Amino acid sequence: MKVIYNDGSVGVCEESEELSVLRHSAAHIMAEAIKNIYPDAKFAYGPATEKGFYYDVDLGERKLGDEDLLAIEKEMRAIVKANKPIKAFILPREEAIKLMEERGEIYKVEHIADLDEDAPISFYQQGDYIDMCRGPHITYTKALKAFKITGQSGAYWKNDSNNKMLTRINGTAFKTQEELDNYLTMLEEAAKRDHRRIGKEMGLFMLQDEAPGFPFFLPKGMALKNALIDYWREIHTRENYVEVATPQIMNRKLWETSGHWDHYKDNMYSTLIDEETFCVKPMNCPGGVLVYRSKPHSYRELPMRVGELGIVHRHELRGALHGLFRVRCFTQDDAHIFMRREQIEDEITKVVHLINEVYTKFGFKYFVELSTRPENSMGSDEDWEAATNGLIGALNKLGMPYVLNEGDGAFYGPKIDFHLEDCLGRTWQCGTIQLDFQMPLNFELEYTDEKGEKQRPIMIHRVCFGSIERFIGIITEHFAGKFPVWLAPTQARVLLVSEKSSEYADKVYEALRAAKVRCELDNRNEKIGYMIREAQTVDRIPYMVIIGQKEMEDGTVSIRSRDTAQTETMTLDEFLAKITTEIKDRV
RNA sequence: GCUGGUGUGGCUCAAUGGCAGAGCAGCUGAUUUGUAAUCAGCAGGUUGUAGGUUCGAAUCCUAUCACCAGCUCCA
Repeated sequence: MKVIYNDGSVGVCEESEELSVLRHSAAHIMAEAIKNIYPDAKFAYGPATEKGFYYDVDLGERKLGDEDLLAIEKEMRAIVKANKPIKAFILPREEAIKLMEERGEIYKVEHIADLDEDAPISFYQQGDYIDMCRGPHITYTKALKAFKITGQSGAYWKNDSNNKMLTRINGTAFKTQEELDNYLTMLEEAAKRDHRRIGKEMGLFMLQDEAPGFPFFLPKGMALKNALIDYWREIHTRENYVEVATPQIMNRKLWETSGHWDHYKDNMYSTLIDEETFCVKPMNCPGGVLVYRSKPHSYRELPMRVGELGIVHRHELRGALHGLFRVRCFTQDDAHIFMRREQIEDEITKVVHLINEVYTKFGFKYFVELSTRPENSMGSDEDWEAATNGLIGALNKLGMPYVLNEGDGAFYGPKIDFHLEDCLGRTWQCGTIQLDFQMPLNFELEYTDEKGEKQRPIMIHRVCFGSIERFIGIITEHFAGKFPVWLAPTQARVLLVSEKSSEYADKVYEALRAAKVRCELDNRNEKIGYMIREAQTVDRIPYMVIIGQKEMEDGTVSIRSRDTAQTETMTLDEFLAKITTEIKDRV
């Protein structure tokens, strides 16, 4: 794609940069359109983003409605159609400031002040519209072929909540109309899969005004949650984890020792008990540490893998709450591993394997990020080196590519984050593996080594699902509510064609119950098509077991599959064997 | 917490200052049904909450709560 650089030269950009150049140019064209309609608009930042582009604009007291956004989009189309050439030029700092001041672009002037003294200040111009910008950009406005304004929101100048709130106008652009259409279709599909909507339809969970951010799990959602937990317990037991449960509420002194009180007290719920402050736990680690510290340990016990499905409470800002994705109470599938320094690599490898197994089970792709020592960190150089090398060593040995976030680790240790990708290509940070030297030090954790000397263990904090509630939200959208049999809240529903075969339907239903299949019986006086429709589209039940005269006479069952809409007739025993095997194997 | 928007029966929505309504779900009855909606009837709402304006408020105003889109935040 042909682009113009800020020195005015024209070249061809890398293919990987085409989309962001296009979107950046779209932001400029949108700015021109806004300026044409609202001449007093002042522009702040207008970058390309992962999903499109936006421009933050100061429109004074003016508020935009949908029709205003449509008008801006229409004006953009006119600018594109006019096929204006895009030019670039560089000005000395003083002249740059003068130009922006003349045009009333106070935010751009402020931006210049933030730039290095000797930084070249470049401008792009199409028609009368001039924007301060590093570029590059497309060379003619007509190169922008497929774009759409997607909405507006508020955003602070420089993302600082102390600053003025500007109007952020969002849009997206693609190289072709087809790609844009696909993207918009994906958004519609995502809206259809919204876990809040599906959760309501399927009766999984609810949120009430009486408890904002604290979800209620309904019987169907609880069945799903328990299926996840059963799976989690099974693989963790296999991997030699033990499980504990630590108290919900513990004395403030504990949180002072752990450092949470200092760092996190605004987000912690607390209460007075016998005139002392107690806090509801926002994390499980201090409890886990007390379990470890409750008795002396030998090196022979290490590594000690201690799991906890810990319910934690965090006071999130109400504006941040969002279905099951952002709640104030959730269950972490936590575990703390206490170990010697030389065991780091081996343990990390095991945890990565485990997390890989879990994500693969759900059909998620994922990528990992490694975050290393930040500036204000604690711990010795040797510890950090051993820990970071342990993480890198494990990732390399696994042949796992990773994104390096230099200096982005926690102050107490480096970490690996897992970002999983759902079937719509959206990514979610779920699993993390964090190494921690701080907590063993704060709580003076020890073990006795083979020479009889006291040593300090290193601790791993790790989660696979992250928050079980959030993970349920993610898989609800990933599967669009059509959970695999082992997870489905209702695995089979017996549908009765007519009362005449009622007894046989009861028998089939009881046989399913006896086989521990989560099942229901629909013996309402309704047409079979009606019952199928409900089982298929509302409750998303994987197997519909249709029972009528024919099945009763032949001693068979007709199984309609949710996913193929095909019907297969078999004996009851055959179906029982099929469904129980699928449940057991979690396919 | 910030900006903007929304709040009407279990659900989805209508009524824009003048009698609160529909569809679905529910209940009752008829129908006994064969693979994505059988028919009829009945019942269900002090319009999120608290104030205010008005002869009259779901509708206008104020406050508050919740939710939605985003921002900020997520140690």
